[in-house]
Amino acid sequence: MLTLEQVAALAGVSRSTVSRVVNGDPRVSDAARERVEQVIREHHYVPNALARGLASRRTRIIGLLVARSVGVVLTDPFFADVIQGAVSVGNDAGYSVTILMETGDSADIADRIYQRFIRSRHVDGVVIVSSAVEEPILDRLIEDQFPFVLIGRHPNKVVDFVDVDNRAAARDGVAHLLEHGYRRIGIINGPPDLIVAVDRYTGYERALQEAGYRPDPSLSVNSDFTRSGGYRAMTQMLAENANPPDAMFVTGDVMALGVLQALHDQGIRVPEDIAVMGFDGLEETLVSTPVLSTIHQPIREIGATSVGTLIELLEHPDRSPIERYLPHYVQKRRSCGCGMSVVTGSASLPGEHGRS
Amino acid sequence: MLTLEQVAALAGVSRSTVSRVVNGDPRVSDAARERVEQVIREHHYVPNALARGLASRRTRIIGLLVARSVGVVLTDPFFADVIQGAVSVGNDAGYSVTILMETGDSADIADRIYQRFIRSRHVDGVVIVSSAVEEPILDRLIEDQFPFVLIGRHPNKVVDFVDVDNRAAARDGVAHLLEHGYRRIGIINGPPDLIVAVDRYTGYERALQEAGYRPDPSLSVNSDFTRSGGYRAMTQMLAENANPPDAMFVTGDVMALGVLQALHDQGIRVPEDIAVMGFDGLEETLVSTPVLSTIHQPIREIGATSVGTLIELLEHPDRSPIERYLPHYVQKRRSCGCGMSVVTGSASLPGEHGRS
DNA sequence: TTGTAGGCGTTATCAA
DNA sequence: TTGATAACGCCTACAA
Repeated sequence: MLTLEQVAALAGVSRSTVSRVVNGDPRVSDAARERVEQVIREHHYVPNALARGLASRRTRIIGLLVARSVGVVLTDPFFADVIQGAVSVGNDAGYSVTILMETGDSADIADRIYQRFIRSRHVDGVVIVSSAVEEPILDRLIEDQFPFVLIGRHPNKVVDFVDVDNRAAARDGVAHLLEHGYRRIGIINGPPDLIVAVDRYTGYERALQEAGYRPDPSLSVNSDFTRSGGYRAMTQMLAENANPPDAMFVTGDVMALGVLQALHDQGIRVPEDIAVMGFDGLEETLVSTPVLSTIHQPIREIGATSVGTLIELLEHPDRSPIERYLPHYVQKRRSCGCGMSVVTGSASLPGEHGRS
Repeated sequence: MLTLEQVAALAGVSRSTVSRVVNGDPRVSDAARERVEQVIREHHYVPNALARGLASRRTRIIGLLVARSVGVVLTDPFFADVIQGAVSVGNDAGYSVTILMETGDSADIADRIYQRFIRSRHVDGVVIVSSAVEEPILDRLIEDQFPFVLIGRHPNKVVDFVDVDNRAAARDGVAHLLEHGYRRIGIINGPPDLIVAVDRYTGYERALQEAGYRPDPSLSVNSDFTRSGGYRAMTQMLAENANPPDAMFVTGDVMALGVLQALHDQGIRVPEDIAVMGFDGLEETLVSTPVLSTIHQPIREIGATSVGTLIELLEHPDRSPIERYLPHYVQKRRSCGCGMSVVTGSASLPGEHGRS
């Protein structure tokens, strides 16, 4: 394994010159550059990332931190999309993106990750996905002045974040259900300690209030954003309610698919008996039965933008926090009661079949 | 951000002593150790990973390399399980495990990963998942003497690997279909350049031959291990075959779920009209309709064992290659024609509902 | 345009 | 048991 020093010797120049060539510094003569590049090519020289990082005080690695168990993260298509957007933008800017993973219970996880990757300076900055209102790691990051960007706004800290306006989005979705004439609209939401869950509930509440209704607590359940969680929540709500809802707002598409399944298993027709509105705009909702109406958010772009924002932050450390809101829209399909099965606007139908 | 040097100053000892404390070297007096630990705790000192790596020539990071697009990897439950096993064992041994991700077309990907992570010494070793027969990266790893472990045997290189005996497993599964009396048994397989696909085909062929039959080429299709791929492959086989199969061997459970869907959409009953045998033993097959019979392989253990093997290799660089085969078994459920819907043996049914 | 020299924060090798 | 003192491989002024 060659070192920069050896390359310099072989090319008959100094270390600095090789370093300049490697880093694209223009202050090198064509002749010298050529000789160095020649040697690099011949010997497959690749600079040692650790030495580089130690000297330059940056690793060009960005961490993606999801304070959930590895299993959940890796299977949920939402995270898959976020990650893809993140990796793509990172790579283009010369950064590697790595998922910060640890095993153990979730309280521990954040702690261990903090030690292992952040304080040890393994990554230059982190993108934090789906944080809770009380996220102890945030305070530490701020205290250590460690660069980070949140996916999802924070209610009471001034930090960089990328998000959709979850309150407005939820309000729009529920308003659409109201336009259809539904009046008993239930909600199946994520864990109540997550900011997105709070925001989406607020939007739901607001839409109802604007129409002169008020939420019925017996039609409100918190779940966990998983398919099985949605299934259980819906089943439970039906079992415990003599007076069932005529429409459901489900704050995540994966959960919504579980809800559709639960309704199907109970012999309840969608949308005739109960309408359903999801949230996310995942591709797999196009092949559900019936096709799921949902509030679309640009997930890949969220991942991409968050990394983009972090890179800006890394390269201009003392600029003030940026808040970016990305657009959402209601995808009116079958499950809300709309007649059409074709999507308006952006969503395309790739060669995807066979989902239930 | 404290350095080791500053800790030494605060504790009134030399850098070496601090280093020893940090690394658990016993050759430190209790008094000194105590003082140092005190300072470390008070100031939240964490050693700099880069400096450490540079000096010790190891990062304690293990890379997980899947030569596929990020999207596929992150959504497929097979990889999710492998990764979980890998992270768990790695963490326990003091290693971090990171997924090596790059965007771009797959030929490029391996190349870029090689530069960015391996030659630059960002990781101590790699686990390679699902490699093709022709995997140029293998030759380079061997040439560079870079430590790696394969998940899946290699037909003509002597390397460390962890695998199940895919030929025997496939043979066992198809033999079971034959026991049911099926005679026209088709196969939907993965990409033909993957070693696992070749091996599973061999097993399929062998079972038929042992029973005195020979494979019908019109009942053999290569697909891509995805659900939609399975759906398309099954649909196509039915369309192009006047004489349909009475059973299908599908070499991946995710594909098999697509196959079930395709059969359902065609109004074909499983197992009455066509039986189906999958491969993998994924949890989601427990909630398919009908419950999928499948050849179970211990996926998490495969991930775990591969990292374990790699760590051994890292710590004993010149031991000779180890080949580990993990056990498989046929999970006889409904879709192969077995009457029972309960699994024999290991598979448990966690609180999982609502899958279709 | 090029080279020199110091430093990045550890580990590792010797002496003491 | 402890402490100097080199590495480790690169970057970055600064000087030439």
